[in-house]
Amino acid sequence: MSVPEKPTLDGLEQKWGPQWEAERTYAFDRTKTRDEIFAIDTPPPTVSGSLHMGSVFGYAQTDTIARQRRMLGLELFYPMGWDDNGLATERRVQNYFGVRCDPSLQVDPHFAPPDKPGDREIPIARQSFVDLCEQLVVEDEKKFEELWRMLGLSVDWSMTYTTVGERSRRASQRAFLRMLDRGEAYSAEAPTLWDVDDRTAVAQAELEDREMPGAYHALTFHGVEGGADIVIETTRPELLPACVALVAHPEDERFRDRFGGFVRTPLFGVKVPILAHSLADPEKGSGIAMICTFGDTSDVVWWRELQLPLRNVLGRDGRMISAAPEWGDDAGPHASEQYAELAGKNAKQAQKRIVELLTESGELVGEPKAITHPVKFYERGSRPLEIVTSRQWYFRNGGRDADLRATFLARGAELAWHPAHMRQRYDSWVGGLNTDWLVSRQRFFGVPIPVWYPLDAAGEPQWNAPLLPSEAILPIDPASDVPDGFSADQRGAPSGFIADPDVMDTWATSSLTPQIATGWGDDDDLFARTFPMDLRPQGPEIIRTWLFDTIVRAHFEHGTLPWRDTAINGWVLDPDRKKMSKSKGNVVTPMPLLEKHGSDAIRYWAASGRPGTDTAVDEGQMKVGRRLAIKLLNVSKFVLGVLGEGPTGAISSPLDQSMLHALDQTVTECTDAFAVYDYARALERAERFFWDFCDDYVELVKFRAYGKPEDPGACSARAALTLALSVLQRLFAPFLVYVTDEVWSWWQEGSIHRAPWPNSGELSADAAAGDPLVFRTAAAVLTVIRRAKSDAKVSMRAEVVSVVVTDTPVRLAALDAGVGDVRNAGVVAELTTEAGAELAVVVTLAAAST
RNA sequence: GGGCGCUUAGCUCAGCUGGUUAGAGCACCUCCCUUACAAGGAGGGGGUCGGGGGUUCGAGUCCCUCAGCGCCCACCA
Repeated sequence: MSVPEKPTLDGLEQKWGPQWEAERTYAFDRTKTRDEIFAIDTPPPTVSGSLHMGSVFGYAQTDTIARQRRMLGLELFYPMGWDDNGLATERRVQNYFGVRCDPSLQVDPHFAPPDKPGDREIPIARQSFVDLCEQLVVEDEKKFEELWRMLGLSVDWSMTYTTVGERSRRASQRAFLRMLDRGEAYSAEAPTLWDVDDRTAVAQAELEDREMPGAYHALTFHGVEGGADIVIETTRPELLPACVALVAHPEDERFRDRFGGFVRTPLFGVKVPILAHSLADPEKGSGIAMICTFGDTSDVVWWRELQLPLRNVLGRDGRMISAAPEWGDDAGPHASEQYAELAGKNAKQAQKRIVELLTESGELVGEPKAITHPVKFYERGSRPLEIVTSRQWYFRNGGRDADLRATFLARGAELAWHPAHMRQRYDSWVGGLNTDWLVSRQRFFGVPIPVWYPLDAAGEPQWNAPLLPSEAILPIDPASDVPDGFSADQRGAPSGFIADPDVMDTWATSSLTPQIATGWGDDDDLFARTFPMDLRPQGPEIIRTWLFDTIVRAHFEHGTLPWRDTAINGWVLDPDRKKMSKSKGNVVTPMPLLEKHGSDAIRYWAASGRPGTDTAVDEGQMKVGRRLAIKLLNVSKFVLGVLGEGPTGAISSPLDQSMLHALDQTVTECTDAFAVYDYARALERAERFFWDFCDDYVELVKFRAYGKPEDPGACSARAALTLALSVLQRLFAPFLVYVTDEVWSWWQEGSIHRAPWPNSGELSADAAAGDPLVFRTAAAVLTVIRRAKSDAKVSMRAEVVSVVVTDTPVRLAALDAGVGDVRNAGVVAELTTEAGAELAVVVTLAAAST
């Protein structure tokens, strides 16, 4: 036993962090079998700058569950990953170094990044760019790990993986090849959503709508063969040269007799058909729309379903392409001249010019009407997405297959969601899918698509006959590796080969975190012991990406769910309950708060946020956590230090038994709450008991506990206090990880984080004899005595001449069992009782009572 | 347009399957240096549980409805 004279929270992080590392307290024991293991698929944070309070919030909550499961005797498989591949990192590197990747450049061996980013981005070769990415993520990951260690996450740091690391690349490419083999992956030339700044295709899951200003432009289309003119309204007049048809609802009386006929487009005089499709909304605009290739996703649907020609005008850089489109067999004589006015302009400039042209020609009806309307953006993008036609890789996910969609909905139902209502988000996302998962990105820092294409004698790629590597040589980079049967000098040569230039979307790799972490294909023994995993904790915003995608991959590859349970955390709001975002500038960074309040206090705040519930950054709550930790320090010092190693004995006092009865109930409640991932309830229950224990029980038995070794009452009190303290320290261990190990170390061997979770077994013998009323009535009477002293403005130690308690016989009997302690705690000379209907206490103080 | 969640003291929140006078912390007020704890302790004031209906012996808790806030989804010319 070694209790410090003046216990403190200061320095506990620096003391225990290294200690846990040295003792390998959280190391995973891989000799355990699947049923002895609890495996957590920890979210790999995106390594793109800094962690914020939202990350701290979710990871701290998960850690409480991990620690409680570990104390239950389960072996924790709890690795950390870093999601470092992908566009987020590329952007950070671009900004950090002031460079941009130009894959057409050769590597400059003398290249060194500038100290400070300059005004203009320096174009560098692909490999140089990737090198910078790898360099920067290592630094960022170091900082992330420091923060997580400070927060006290009980992960096994020896198992850390990165999504751009070799294991991930191998798993990702292997899974890709297998999906290709089974027909679950395919490539296709199709219209795709395109980010003109990042110059890459993006997936449905990465879209977000933003309300943007726009304007309806009314355009006159000219009737042919005596037909009347038709006015359509469009927000994108610059796409007029890409118009391939008009469309109205089949039952719209206004256009019914025009279906099958034609009109000519303004300015260009291109003859386009008037068609019917149920997607057309008679209420919208003039009730008839122009179909362009492509202005939005409904254009794509119409284009596909009505089998219209492609008349592409937008380039991948977001500018109108230089060559005029194919006009078809019937266009106005000046169509191409008119188009030349627009060529090379971006969408905004082209719109301005075409409005001028339409105004001159008199084909713009009235003034444009300003509106605001939702526009699709890449979630990290700053300009609206365009739709361009390109060859891309897709994974089937049910977006184009109702049966498969139903299968994935069933998988979602098979998963246990915490809280349960979060499943709604999954269902509405999966139910609303309308395209397969586009996984190829025209980017650089990612896992390469492991594919080459043979070139025919004319040097044309054979897209449908890809050359594939064997699994044994993965991971590969097709840009530098050479397919079997070819030599390096055949790259790009007729009858040779070329590499697929694309990388996979980051989700295409991070959707395999359960497989990557558990060693799928690399470590079959580990995989068998850990997969499928138990728990996926994560944020609500990535249900449609990470969670769903992971289910898709595990379903195809293993025919199973990747985990049994998922716990969805809430959002962190700023102190004013507004959503935190970088653009609002209200992001709270964690390190200063950790340093100010201590890690345990931050963890307490996080664990107070109920599962799935949005929670504000609340320093008040952190102070409460700190106070709780200090209290635990002090009460431990009292029980272990002040009372010292006085002998204990049988717990014979009814009050002691009664307290243990209440504690036993608390243990049950905490255990039950943790079983359903409700760490917050567990904390709340433990805390509620703890304050009663400190404020009332300890005060009640203090005098008795000071008693002599041969006094059975004193021995009982000391035994009950130490037993309760042991249980309480362990109940708080998942939350207040530093202070609990500190107070545990004063009197126990080994880390508290490897100690057994309290269970009824260790309390039941003493608790069963306990009558819950004894502690309750004793505390209630003590409270009245304190109030009398407080009202009389005297010290709590002031003597009380007499106390008369009126209550029901049952409660009086309970009080009687603890009356000695009440008299000691209240400094009461005489305490008498009278039978009555309800509790009433008359207190007579010594001096003030006259 | 469809869906989910939230609305309880000035603030941040608990109140699980309906059951004694609705709880906690912060803030506020009063008192107490009591030998575990003054970055403390003891006590106090403060709420028609968003509005309106209904079920029930009994509703913050269940049902209906309305309103506000937040979020998710949607083929948004």
